[in-house]
Amino acid sequence: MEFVKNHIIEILGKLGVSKVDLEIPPSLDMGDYAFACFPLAKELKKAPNSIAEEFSKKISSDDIIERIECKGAYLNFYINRDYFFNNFSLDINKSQKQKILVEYPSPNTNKSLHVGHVRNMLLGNSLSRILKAAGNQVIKTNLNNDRGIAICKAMVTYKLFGDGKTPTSEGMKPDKFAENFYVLFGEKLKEDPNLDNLAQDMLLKWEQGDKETIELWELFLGWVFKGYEETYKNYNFSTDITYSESKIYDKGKDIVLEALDKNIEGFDKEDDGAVFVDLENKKLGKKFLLRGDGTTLYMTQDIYLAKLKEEKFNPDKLVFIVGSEQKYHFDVLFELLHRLGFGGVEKNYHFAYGYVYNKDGKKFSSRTGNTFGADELLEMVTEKSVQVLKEKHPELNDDEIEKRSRIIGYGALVFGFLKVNPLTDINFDIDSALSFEGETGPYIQYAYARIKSIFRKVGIEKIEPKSFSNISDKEYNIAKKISLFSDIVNDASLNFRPSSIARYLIELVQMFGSFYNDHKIIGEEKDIFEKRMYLIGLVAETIKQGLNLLDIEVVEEM
RNA sequence: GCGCCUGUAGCUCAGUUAGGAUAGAGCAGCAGCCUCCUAAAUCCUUUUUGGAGUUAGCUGAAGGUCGGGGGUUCGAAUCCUCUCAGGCGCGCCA
Repeated sequence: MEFVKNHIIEILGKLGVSKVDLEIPPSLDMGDYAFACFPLAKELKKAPNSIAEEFSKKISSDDIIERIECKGAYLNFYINRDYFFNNFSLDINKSQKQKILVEYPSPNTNKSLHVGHVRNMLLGNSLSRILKAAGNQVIKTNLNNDRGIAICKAMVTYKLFGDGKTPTSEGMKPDKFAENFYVLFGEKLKEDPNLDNLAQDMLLKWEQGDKETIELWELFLGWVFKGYEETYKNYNFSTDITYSESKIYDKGKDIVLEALDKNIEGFDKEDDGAVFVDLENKKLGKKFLLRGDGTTLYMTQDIYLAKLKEEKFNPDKLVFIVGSEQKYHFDVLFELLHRLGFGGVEKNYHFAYGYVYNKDGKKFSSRTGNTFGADELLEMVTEKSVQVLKEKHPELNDDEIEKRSRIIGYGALVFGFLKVNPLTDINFDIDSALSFEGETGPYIQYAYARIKSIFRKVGIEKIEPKSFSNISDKEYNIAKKISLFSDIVNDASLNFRPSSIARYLIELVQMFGSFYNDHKIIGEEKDIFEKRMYLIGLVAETIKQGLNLLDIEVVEEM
């Protein structure tokens, strides 16, 4: 409704108001748009209330603005409802045209994916869809942290206690099998502190390219990735390009040395040759990039990776979906990239999300095996919806039950994670994740199914009513809410906020629920019937599109 | 110690980037309604204006020092400042 806004701004402009901030009033009886006269008081040397009153008398209604009222110091504008409906569109404005790289979930490949990765993947999936919906080109990247001391710990334990077992011989999902040896390391370490040294030795051998060690490593990674493949599929995750730390961890030295050579701000070295950057003027301290022996550090490989991406994709924006505990790392990285000429905070964005704690606010620990696995979690929500469905529809066959429960269970899980602000720490409570009541995925899906049920009943697919006169406030409010969808998607894209889509859907469905409760549709006279069918059709379509942006499907019947 | 994040109803959260009209939802609990579209799931009883009872939906009532103090402003949950509480980070680790 951009045009309506401009129209009002024009009207007020004619009265000599140069800066117009229009607001949307808290309730419909205060109109569709409002203008607060407080700021004019000083300039006009009059009380805000009398300014509003004066203005309301000077403005006359037209085709677009049905009437103007003043309430206190506010001027309230009421849109002509026929005009509104005739200029109504569901289409999402696709004016954002950036090329955006989104990096996630970048796991440490010594264990299976757990509840923290779930939050990461769901945020990434949804964000990618939202960015695309707003018109951007999205390229998904993933960085496997596939080397280092953690995976060596798992390998050491396997070598000592594995007895040549394999996932197949044990009948286990391979990433779980690998993870068990990582967990076992922690247990065995208590008995034998020397294991730490063995792990360090193995890391050294790995770096030296020792054949036996590399073979074991490849075997381990094979198991882990095989397991991930299934989890990724279940969580609808895919990537366009995968990077591996093992291939880049020792790269980036040249970039650092060149920067040192060029005397780029802050770059310096110690007596032993170690290179660091002084970021004290940005309150980021002193960061080392090369050790005295010339070997690289973690930050250095990230700089190298940024260069790789720049050369391959030339992106407008890079988004890193990584837990908020790594904020300092990214603050430093982006400042370094800025100094090195790859673009700083204006180009790079750390999409930080909060920690997932257990119900009592304590940390989950994969080291001790005390956590929810991603696979297990999905199984639980699916099982729950199977139970509910079987109870409600004993007549359905197993295939249909399974098909629906996957969608409904997944919807419950995804919506539960996405409805909250990403930065908020979550105390993960399996019971509320399994809940289907209130602000949940199934609640939204249920509204969709009810609408579809009405369409099935009347046997019509689409209706275009002739007029929109005499619709109720509840109906008009819903239509207005739907007209905001495009703006919501664009905001969610610009602010990287999937949660605002989820919140929007909750509000829309609440409005629909209230409408559904006290408006009859079937059996009403043709005129009203058509208008209402049209309206609920739009609601259903908006729900479908909105859920799709969260990577949740709808079902026609529940 | 320094830096960042969080603090809103008993619980979980929205609203803070861009200050506006009585601070909004959900859950739990209370009183009702309703039953994926126009009629009441299901069970019991059956000479019925009977009883029990389910709830992915709805309505209402109730629930608040927006952590606290101070400031800016016509106006502050929102901005500034001080402060309290909780979390995270601060390695020539990754």
